[in-house]
Amino acid sequence: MDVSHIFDDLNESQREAVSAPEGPLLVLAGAGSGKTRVLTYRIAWLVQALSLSPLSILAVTFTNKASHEMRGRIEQILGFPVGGMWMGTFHGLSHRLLRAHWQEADLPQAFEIMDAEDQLRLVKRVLKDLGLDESYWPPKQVQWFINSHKEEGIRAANMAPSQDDQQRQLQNVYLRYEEFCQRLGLVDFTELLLRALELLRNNDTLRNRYQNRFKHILIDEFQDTNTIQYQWLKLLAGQHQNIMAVGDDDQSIYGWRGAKVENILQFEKDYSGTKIIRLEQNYRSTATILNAANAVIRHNDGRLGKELWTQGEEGSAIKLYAAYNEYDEARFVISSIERWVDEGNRRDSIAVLYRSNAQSRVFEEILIERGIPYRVYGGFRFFERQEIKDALAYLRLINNRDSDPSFERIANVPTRGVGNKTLDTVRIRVRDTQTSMWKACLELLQQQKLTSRAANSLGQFVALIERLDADTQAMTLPELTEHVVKHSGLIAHYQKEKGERGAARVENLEELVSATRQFHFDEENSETDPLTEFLLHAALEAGEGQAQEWEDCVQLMSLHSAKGLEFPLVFLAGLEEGLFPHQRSIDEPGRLEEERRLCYVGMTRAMQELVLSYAEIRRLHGKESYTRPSRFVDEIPDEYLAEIRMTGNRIKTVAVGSSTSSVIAKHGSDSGYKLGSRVRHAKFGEGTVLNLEGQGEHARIQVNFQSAGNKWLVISFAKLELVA
DNA sequence: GTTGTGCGCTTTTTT
DNA sequence: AGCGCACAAC
Repeated sequence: MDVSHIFDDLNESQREAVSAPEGPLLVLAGAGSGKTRVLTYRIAWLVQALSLSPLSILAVTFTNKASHEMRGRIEQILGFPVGGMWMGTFHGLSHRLLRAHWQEADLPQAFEIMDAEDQLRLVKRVLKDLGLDESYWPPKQVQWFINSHKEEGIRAANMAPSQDDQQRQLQNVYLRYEEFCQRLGLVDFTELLLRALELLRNNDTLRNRYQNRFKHILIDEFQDTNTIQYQWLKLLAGQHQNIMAVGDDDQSIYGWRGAKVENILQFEKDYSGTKIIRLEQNYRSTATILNAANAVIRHNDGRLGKELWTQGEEGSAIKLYAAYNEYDEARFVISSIERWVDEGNRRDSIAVLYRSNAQSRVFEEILIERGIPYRVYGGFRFFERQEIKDALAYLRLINNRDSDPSFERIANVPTRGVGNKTLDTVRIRVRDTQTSMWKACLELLQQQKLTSRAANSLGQFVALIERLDADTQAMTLPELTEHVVKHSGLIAHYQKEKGERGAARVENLEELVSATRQFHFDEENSETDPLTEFLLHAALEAGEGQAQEWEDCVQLMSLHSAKGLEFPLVFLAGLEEGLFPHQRSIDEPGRLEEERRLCYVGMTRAMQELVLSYAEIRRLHGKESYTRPSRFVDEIPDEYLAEIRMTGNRIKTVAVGSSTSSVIAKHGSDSGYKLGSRVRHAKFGEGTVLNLEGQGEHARIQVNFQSAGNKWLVISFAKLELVA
């Protein structure tokens, strides 16, 4: 087969990677160096040049989004669908293994995936069972203890008994937590990975089967693999060692989740004869953006060493806006967005990035106010919303009475008189007789162990679930969902909630019904029914890809979600000490470096324009506080920066004058022009000064002309007149 | 026993 | 802003 077309769009090192001989391969790929391209073309090359079946390839990515995207691109290159190819996230692939081999993995067939919230509830319950005080044993920290040990592959049973009382108690909680999960068939996110790893490790037949099946293994974002993920990979690549890892140590941003950058170094040691290829040419960003990002990341120690370069244009300076407060910041960002769109650009060429999801709210407010369509990634995702989780809990309980997390969630939602005391009675019974909440509840009712009032309320709940189940037997998934949402009383319950919040929740519930309508059930590739399949989908893909996915809209997301994406215009908001770098990372050098890498990731998302901003006063957690600009801003050399201060008519509602920042007039102070002042040009007419950069005869000025729009002019040639 | 309300306290990033 | 907790009201 002629495969030469595969190489047409690749540079020298990319080609080398794509067509590398079999064996271990490590690709150190800088931001925007064509990493995804190399991975997809490598897969295409394996299929076309080596005539490998797509079924014998395993490709691992970090997000569902990345995996969908890659599958699409491969199909595009190959010209035929590769549905049978194993491609997905570590979690998704592990889940697939466990579903297929639930018996061997010692799980019930209907095992259920818990999200972080369910897990936290369960931790709290275990703490309560053990009589431990939550103020002394913060549930979040206990959760972290459990997860970080699982990420290292350490089970409670394998832990050496500790001398330290506190440590011993934590181990005990961990042990009880595991027992609980095992009894109820509950699997948390990390358990998916660990369980799948143990399955492969302990079961020779299965391990051999999969080792033989997957002739080639490819892994994206290798710098973000944790200990058990890497072990999982090594186990599968065991025989042939045809493993290609692609990563960038400068983009390792998941250390807090147990990711080990060291895996990159370890890879070389584990696989002797590893071929290493570096991709250092950047095709994404302008030279200015790239140089600035390089300057920031250079402040980190212990890098593998890699300097990105580009043949591309210098591009315009990175803009820096010192806002008065977060509203001023949002208004500035959004008026810049409007201008960009007015110039004929698409809205989806724009991303607003921030450190923490809470920051999205203000941007959303202003975007709504200005009628600009937008889409928020991450954060409060659809399937994670309270009302949606309530509805899903009803569906789960109808599907599987023994789902304790669901029972706990909705036994008293909407309120029906099942209070804490009653639930505690059920919980104690569960603990003593080792059953599920549902069964314990039936037994208590049958044996009349409850007060008549409690029995009445609880009986109502039991009857409701049974009735919902009976009534919906013959229904399709959307009909069933609609029926349940209505007759569970959830709609009525949330209608009572005051303000817009309640209305939004009701809307979301209706949205859930339409989500089930859009959910296409793949009958051929599934052993279960549509409801079960939909619930699994909801558990693993927390609601990316809602409705207006294809609409042209502005993209809002956290820096973490932005990894792997690129946009012509990028805003990096909230560059303040304490927010970014985050307060909780400032004191620890290692964590601070991770924040810096996060900044690097953010900056390198930008293709043409990068705009940074910070607020001098920010309302955080309901408190207003004065902030300092982020140290990362200082780490960008001045020559790449242009500071903007808008005053007067462009941004109306802001009292900019009240704050005195030292950075206001760093540039252009010798030119006689001020940001925001009005000027007249012989040809372009009147306009407002937006920006100034450079000194002396090279000094340039950016003016927004009423008729001609935005222009950059060299001051010494432009012959501008100040308008009084 | 259960529900509603007001108070004080913590507050990141994701599968 | 969201959660647990204490206290008053049904």
